[in-house]
Amino acid sequence: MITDTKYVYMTQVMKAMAHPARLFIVDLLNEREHCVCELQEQIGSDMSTVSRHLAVLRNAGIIDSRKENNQVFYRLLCPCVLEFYRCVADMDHKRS
Amino acid sequence: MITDTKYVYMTQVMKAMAHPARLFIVDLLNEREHCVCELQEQIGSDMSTVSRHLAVLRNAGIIDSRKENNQVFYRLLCPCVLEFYRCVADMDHKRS
DNA sequence: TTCCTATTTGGCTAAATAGACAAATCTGTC
DNA sequence: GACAGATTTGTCTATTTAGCCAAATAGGAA
Repeated sequence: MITDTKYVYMTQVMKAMAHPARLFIVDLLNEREHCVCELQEQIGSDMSTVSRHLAVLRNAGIIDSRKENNQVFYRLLCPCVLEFYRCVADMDHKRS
Repeated sequence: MITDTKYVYMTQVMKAMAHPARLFIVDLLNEREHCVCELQEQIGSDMSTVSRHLAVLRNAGIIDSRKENNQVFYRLLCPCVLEFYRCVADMDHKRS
């Protein structure tokens, strides 16, 4: 059924990834961990907006953070989400 | 960059999957093709709502449809999206 | 043609999401 | 303790999404 825990959490993860900036963040964090200011520079939107994107990804359990001095570093918890990128890239190629 | 075609299409696919009813539909279509009325019976919401969910998935290139008499049958185009289910299930297990 | 069943679409309202600015918080430095 | 840099959170507005009802469309049967 739709209310299965399975679908509830899955939906949260999908929603968390369903934004170009957040997909970009996941890509960047796959290389190595980054602080918020580095991500903000790459993305180009307001720092507060980037922080909110990071909170969405963290709440979904996709990334985690640690503090070092006055900076916060984020890292990717589950690189497996990137497998989905390949699947979608294939889908894109097949489209007319 | 965020505006890359890669991220634009990926976002569309993620958004399309980011709903429990639509994840359920993808699961059902992975077994075999189904007509709208069968899906509506499983999901339990209004027929028009189910039809809209199907349109979202089709626009994203995830499913396709064919007509047979006065029924419309939907099928899953890319079973690879289901690989993501496993990844998320693992993530769920690791959560505290 | 008329009727019936299956599906889609128009139109509306409620809810969720995105993004910006300002204010608050946190940490190390002076 | 006051100050500066990095990050988060409060608040507001605009946009998007979900879901329902009713109406429209498409095929087949009478």
